[in-house]
Amino acid sequence: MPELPEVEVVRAGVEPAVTGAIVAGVDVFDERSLRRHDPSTGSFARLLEGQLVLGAVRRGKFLWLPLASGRALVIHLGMSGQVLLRTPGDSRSAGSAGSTRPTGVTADARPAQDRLLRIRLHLDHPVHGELWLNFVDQRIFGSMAVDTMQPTSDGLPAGFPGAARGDWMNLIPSQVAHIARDPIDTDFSAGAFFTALARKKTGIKRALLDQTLISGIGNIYADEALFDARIHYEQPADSLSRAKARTLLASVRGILHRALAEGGTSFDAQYVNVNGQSGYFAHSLTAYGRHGKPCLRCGSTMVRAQFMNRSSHLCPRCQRLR
DNA sequence: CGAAAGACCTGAGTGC
DNA sequence: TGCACTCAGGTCTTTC
Repeated sequence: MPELPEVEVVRAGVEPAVTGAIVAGVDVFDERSLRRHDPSTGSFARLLEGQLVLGAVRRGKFLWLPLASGRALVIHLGMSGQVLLRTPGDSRSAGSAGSTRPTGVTADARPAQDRLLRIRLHLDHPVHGELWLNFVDQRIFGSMAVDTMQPTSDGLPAGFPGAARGDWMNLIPSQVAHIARDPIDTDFSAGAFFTALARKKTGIKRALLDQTLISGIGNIYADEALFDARIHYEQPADSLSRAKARTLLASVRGILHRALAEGGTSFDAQYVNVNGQSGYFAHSLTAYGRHGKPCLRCGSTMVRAQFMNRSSHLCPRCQRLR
């Protein structure tokens, strides 16, 4: 379940391979992965073919590749999306259409990525040569789309652009414009976030998951941050003192930075393999999935509660509703 | 208008 | 072996 750290690993991984590359071709194997693409603006493939890729930018869980046309390829991984860079013909290259397969090997014996490959971009890079950018997604909550760009509302850089620089930095894809800055964005406004919290009567976890208030946080890191800050997930957002809100934001940032430091090691220059599941479980989690186990702080038995059709993990002693 | 609920999705895992 | 069922949850849409 890719959240901000996992998406940043993807961004950092694809950046050197896509920046300066030309999109030589596009294969759409499953139209459902284009749910966020507005066909009235043109065909997804035609808007990409021949385009020069200028960089790789991320805000929260949204990732986009600015194009020379002034548009951008927007990528969201959803629940199960992966972006995999491959060299054409590589035996590890999942999903090569019509690939030769030893007789007797059934379709079901293919790697899962083969069956779940939804979109492929053929890239031609001046240094790295021909590359495949494979979009693999089991649950199809993720998507790709070519979107128009608009100036950011605050006139500041739209997201984290890595090393590349250009006029596109202060432009944001239209479908991402409503997403708040994430807490590791240098232009993130803590004051605006606290003010927004003070106006919300809803539970603090729901507020943390509201991407229009603060972006990049999903169910896992929300549970981790609330555990770290010793706040009950149903604590009304407007009931938090300013000091408690500061503590929570510090917890969020600490956890995201720690996860980033761990996830960043999996990148291989030649072979970007971003596996959301394994990368995610590699993190040292203190709350998520630990129901039934002792709290690492006080030893009480951690519990799991139903929340918004998903789970919340907490220590009933450390995280009391006040 | 804000808040909550529902829809979208499929593979892995489980119980019978 | 196979079938029905449950679970995972990010974001957009619909409803209250």
